Amino acid sequence: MPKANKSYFAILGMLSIGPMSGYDIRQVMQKNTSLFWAESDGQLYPALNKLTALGYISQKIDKNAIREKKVYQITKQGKAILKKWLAETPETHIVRSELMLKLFLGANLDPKINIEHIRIHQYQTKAVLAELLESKASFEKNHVDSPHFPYWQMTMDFGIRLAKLKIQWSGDVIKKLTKMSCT
Amino acid sequence: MPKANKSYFAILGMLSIGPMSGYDIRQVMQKNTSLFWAESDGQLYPALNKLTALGYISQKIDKNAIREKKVYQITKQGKAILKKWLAETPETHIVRSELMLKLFLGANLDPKINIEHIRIHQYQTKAVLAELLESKASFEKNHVDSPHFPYWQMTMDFGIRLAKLKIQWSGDVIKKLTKMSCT
DNA sequence: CATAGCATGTAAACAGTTACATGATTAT
DNA sequence: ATAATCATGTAACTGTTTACATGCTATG
Repeated sequence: MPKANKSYFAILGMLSIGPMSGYDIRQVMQKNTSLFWAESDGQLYPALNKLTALGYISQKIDKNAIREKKVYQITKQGKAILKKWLAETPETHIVRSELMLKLFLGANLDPKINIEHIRIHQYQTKAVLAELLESKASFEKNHVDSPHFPYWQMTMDFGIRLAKLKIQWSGDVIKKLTKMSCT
Repeated sequence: MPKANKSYFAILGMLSIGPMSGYDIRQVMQKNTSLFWAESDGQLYPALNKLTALGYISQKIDKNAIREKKVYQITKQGKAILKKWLAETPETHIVRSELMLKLFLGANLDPKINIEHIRIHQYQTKAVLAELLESKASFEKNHVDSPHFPYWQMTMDFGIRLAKLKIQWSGDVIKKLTKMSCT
């Protein structure tokens, strides 16, 4: 396991929540962490095999399930290296936003096209916000007693605040660009 | 030029601002777009040669400069494909935040370590905000007449709002975690 | 009976970083 | 003198996505 590859730790982290199949991990990431972390199939399944070979997770075939599936469980050693990684100062990662880049270069284009880009972004963000608010509500009903509760609330809260910021900023940008294209 | 590789368009975009050397592009990205776009050397220089070979930019050796350097200029064809790309709806890119992932998995750790992570993040973001406010001020003094002005202001404004949000959110998280570690 | 979701994986192509390599100039 | 900055590039490694490949089960 290359120590710099965060994918391994992300997967290990998901399994620290509880035993899961590869498919389950995908689901959890999609539902809960997709706004800040996700893995593609091409990373996930080979990584699970690698982590098993290294003894950081163990595999068990679940035959009780409707469909036969491989359920993975984090081992003592796995938990140990995960904790060690979690305690290290998070590295700031590089962000790439095509929307921002295109707006930065907006002078090359008719303002109307820029407005359209922002409008779509605002629309999509509103959908994200609605989803977040919904899952926050359902989460607060069903998982209040989980040790993960306060932490998941914090990450959700960030997502909600960010979505609101984006929606508002988009509105302001649209206003400004509309004025520009009219004069 | 693989049409899916945004690096080429980002570089072309920088050259749409004006003729620049590879080094200049690096500087502009570092100073102005690093919060949403940057390229590493390993991408930049080969890309410049590729774009030249394709006729999207042209190279000229500047001997007047203190140091001899290669200055690139966007061509008519280059401007054309750039505009076409800019007009396409920006794809939403995948974000990876180690900080958020670690907080999401925070239940594995003593709250104090999580607090420390957030504190560092808050501190770093304050520095980013200070820089942004400074460059905003200097920019509003010197470039008001540039056609890029309103667009650059919008991207800067987003950066400033985001930084403020992060600082505030960090404060709230620290409060919450502090309470947790005391009870 | 068709479509969506469950479930696991591989291979090839592509993207991206890091370390290496070089060497001049300017400021301290 | 020495460090920082200017200036350009390559090679090896690593990381990541996408397309391919398979086939079952539940729902409409």
